[in-house]
Amino acid sequence: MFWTKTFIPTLKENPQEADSVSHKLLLRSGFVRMLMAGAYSYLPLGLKVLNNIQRIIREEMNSCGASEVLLPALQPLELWQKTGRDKDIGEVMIRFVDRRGRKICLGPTHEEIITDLIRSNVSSYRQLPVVLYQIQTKFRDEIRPRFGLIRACEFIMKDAYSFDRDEQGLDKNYQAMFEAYKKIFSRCGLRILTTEADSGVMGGKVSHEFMVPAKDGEDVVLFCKRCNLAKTFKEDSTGSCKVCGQEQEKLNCIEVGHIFKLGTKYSVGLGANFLDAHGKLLPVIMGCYGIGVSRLISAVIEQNNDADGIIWPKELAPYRAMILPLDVTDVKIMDLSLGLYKELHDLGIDVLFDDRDERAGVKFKDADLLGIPLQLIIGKNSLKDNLVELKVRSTKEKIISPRAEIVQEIKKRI
RNA sequence: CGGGGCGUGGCUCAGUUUGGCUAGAGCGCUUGCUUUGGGAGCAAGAGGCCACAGGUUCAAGUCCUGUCGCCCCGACCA
Repeated sequence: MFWTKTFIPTLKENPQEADSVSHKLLLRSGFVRMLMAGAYSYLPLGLKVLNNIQRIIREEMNSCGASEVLLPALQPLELWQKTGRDKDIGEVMIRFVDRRGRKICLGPTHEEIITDLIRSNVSSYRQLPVVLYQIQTKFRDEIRPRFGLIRACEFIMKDAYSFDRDEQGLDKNYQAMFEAYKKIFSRCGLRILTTEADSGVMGGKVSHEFMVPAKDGEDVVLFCKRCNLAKTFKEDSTGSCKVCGQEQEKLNCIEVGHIFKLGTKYSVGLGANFLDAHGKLLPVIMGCYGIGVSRLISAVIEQNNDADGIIWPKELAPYRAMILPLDVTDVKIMDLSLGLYKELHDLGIDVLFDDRDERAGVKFKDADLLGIPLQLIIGKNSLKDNLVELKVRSTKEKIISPRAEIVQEIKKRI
């Protein structure tokens, strides 16, 4: 892709509205723009990152046996009244009345909707277990949206739901999800802590949170280095580890995932029952598994940046490499740059080509800001010796090599 | 929702305390010349209902009242 053909409005200064590091960098690098508090537009680069995260999630969900669905954001309030959660959730749920006078809400989450789907389509133990997931936009009228994508009123979540015959089945699915989550976060370049947590308004007994330690995180986790144990901090939390008695570290974290063993709360409330092998009518045993997809973008940046900008992990980067011809009026430079672009393109490597008529300094600054892993720098200095430069964004390492060998150097690092 | 801060060209801000003449700067944008490996220099331009509404006054970006928006601190959460 050519820079001048796409839309990358970078900023030199931090916008006034930005608070956290990730929010500032997302805005400065032209990945997102705010429409209003809690609602963001994804620009071309931001959307590419979002799609990369979704691709990873889909791969890991599919390989742990879940099937993708897409449920409506538009929902009848009556389903929420059946479980009583319309009161628990309260004003966080956006409600309105349609032209027929029907009470509608925008889904803040989907337990009721998916349970209702299972209720009307599953009636035998032979149809269980089933695990479904979706990647979808949720709406929550947050009391205080903040930190850009971290707490938005409209955001993208991956939510999965498991339906089992018995507790053993639930345990198995829960464990499989737990492992899949670890893979997803690791592929996203995140170091995470997992904590046993409160299930809050979701209900159920067991739940785990996936926490990303980050300076601007809203949650606090107590972490024991010796036991490698983390738990969510609460007012009445004690400052020392229950297992070894050691003093615990207090870490600010961003919650990026939360999984719950729901049990039968929703299946009982909505009548999602099945007949077991003995002809006995039983409620389906449920689990639910969430990942804050859009929030992950911010969490990844919080953990992967330096003074110059973002440092994208390979799998998330909007482009794997970038080509910086330092003088677009120089025929030799442009011929070489375009030749490399075509060669990489033909190898299936997604490359951003900075074809702007800008000075070298501007291109360097913007390239570092965007955080694309590899920068291929084509300028007079090295070209006179028939050499090109490859800069690795994360380490600032520079590989200077002959034109004939540079593609090999790139392939090694991609 | 309670407490605090802010709102002035696309972006960052000065000017508001103590009302006064054609509303400023830097960045960005347009044109020209010079430059050209880490956000260039000079020159000439374009771009503003000073958040909105009402009020006080001879006169309001500046004072008063109300509204809206954004940010920060608290309760909520992926």
